[in-house]
Amino acid sequence: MNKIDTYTPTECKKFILPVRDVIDLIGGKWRLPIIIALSFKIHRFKELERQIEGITPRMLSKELKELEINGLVNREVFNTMPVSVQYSLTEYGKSLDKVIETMRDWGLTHRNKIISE
Amino acid sequence: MNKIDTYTPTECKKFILPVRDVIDLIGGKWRLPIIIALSFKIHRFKELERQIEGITPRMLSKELKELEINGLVNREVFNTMPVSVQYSLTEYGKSLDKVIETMRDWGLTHRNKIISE
DNA sequence: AATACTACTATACTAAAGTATACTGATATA
DNA sequence: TATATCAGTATACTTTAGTATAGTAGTATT
Repeated sequence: MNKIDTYTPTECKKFILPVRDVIDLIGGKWRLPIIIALSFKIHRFKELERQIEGITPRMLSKELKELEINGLVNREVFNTMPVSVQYSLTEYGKSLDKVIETMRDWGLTHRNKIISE
Repeated sequence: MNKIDTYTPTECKKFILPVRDVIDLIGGKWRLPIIIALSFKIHRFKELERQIEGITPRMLSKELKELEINGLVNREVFNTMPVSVQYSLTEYGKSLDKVIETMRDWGLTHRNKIISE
């Protein structure tokens, strides 16, 4: 990790901010399930609701909105009967994959370590 | 990201678990500040309390305990007057650095993207 | 005419995370 | 004797995150 030269509380906070951003983006209970589902394929609202066990439409709607605002998810409305709304990952959203993979690798090692103790 | 073959809710949850572990480990409001402080140098309790602006001894104590239980932080008591307790990152705790760095890199790009829009 | 589907929203609630404030016991210093 | 330091703990509170349940508008099917 690139070390900080002047280790003041202010420097430290500045260093942490971008990491915090990532945690806030993917950190809720339902963010990862949504992102992983969308990394697999484009989903409609009801499809996501069925795919992600236990999620309520309120949370799904809320989280999709947040992810859209942050540019990770794309929302497209189609004039079918009844209307269909498709959610997909943006290229930017897909770029999170390598971050998630790094976290996953460490997490798997962690799990093995815990189990082997 | 290593894609899942059979995309069932169960498979999906299993895939997410290790990622969730990492988020739970470093995800609270005070975990990163503590880890970063300790990655810089060994700290005593009061040093951490002064270094990390706004933290209460209750939260500091609580989070250090959690980090110790999870093997990221080491606690050593010295029989000085008054007693001193030193907290340091374990080798395992230090291994989180590369994960944090990956997150930070993505987060910095995210910040630049948001600003440039 | 009644029911069902889609994509949500509204309201009220519970649970988890974090804060505020004061306090403890052992020792040292003024 | 009064005050300070260290490393915390105890109790009560607020704030944020997530849940439960019901309802909406528009269209299609039975």
